[in-house]
Amino acid sequence: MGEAAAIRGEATRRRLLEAAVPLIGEAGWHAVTTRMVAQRAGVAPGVVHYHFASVTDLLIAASVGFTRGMLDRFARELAERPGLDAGLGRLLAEVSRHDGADPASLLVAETYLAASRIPRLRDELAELVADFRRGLAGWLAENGAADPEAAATVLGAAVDGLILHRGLDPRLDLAALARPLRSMLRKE
Amino acid sequence: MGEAAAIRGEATRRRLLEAAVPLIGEAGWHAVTTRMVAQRAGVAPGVVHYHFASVTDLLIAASVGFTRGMLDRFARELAERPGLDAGLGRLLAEVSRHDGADPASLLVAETYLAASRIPRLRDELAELVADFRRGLAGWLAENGAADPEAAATVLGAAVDGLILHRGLDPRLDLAALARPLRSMLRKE
DNA sequence: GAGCGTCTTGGACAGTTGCCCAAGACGTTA
DNA sequence: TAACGTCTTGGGCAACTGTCCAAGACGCTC
Repeated sequence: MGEAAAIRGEATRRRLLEAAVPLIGEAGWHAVTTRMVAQRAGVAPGVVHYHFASVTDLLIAASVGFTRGMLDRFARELAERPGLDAGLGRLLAEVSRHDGADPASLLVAETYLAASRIPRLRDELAELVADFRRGLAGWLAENGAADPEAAATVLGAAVDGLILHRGLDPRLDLAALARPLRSMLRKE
Repeated sequence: MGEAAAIRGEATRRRLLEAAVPLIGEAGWHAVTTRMVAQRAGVAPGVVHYHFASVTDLLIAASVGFTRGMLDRFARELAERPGLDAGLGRLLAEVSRHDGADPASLLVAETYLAASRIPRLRDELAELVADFRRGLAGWLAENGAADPEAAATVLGAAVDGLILHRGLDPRLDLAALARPLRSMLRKE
């Protein structure tokens, strides 16, 4: 019953999602158009509405999928780090990987904003972020940090904020931030 | 030579700017249209292009003006606070005033993103944020905080990040954050 | 009153958008 | 071979966009 076609269709769907991810960052959520995505994916314009009910649906699937992958990967790497200092270093390295103008940074920020206007997206994203914060708090607690819950909240927020600020001033000295952050985590 | 008309025109210009501010937050930077702004300002659609060269020009003027006012006001209030604890309290109070879904939060986030794509806006915004960070670092230094420069960077980023995160989870416990933040600022 | 400068009006224009759909392509099944 | 399921094509449509502009309104000067 056309099994090969189904497989090919699934590949097309995936290509649309992969094409949408950088476009969200480059052009902005509202500026991504069906024709834009289709062209970058190398397919006819009509394909988008065959695989997705609407452009918004495509953007939600693309942004949530990408964000989930990023957070999962990062949480996994953190779990492998034994000490607070090594973990903080990993955290800052992650921030320095994004200059606030790269597609990943922009996609995350665009997704936050879109979430404020699309309830379904907000719910999915909130769950993702809450999971990540829980994981971070658990890691902090295991490594003997003070106030792991609150510290995880500040850390998570600081990472997102730093990525935003780095877009305005790429010369921000991230290495210097390890000391105050470390200071926040130590017990009295 | 039509002085009354000039005054009235200036008032119209201001009304356009005031109408644009909440619209940027509500609809998103790219989704703000000339007709939308004109309608909310209570003027004919054509007026926008009489007072501004383009929609983008209007949005830049509106967002930069609003952001400058907000940062100035906050910096002034902070300067009046004598101690670290009182200042931190004021900082968290400012965050709690924004739930991440209010027009002000959204406008700031939208402006950050638009700045990544509009060089002129990025330059203006970068200057605003750098000024604010300098002021914050100065206040921290005066109040005997450790590592004032780096701490100001983390604090500024954390504020923006927290506002973003509060949009996803309004129940975030901000009061609990005072302790780790205070801990970050204390000298060894 | 006439003339002038400034601002305002409402519609025109070409371009772009999301979404839809008839027609066709292609492997699979009978 | 013929029929079928799935995916793909390319163009059509109404709605909306930024921008422009001729015409008019209003207060002011002479």
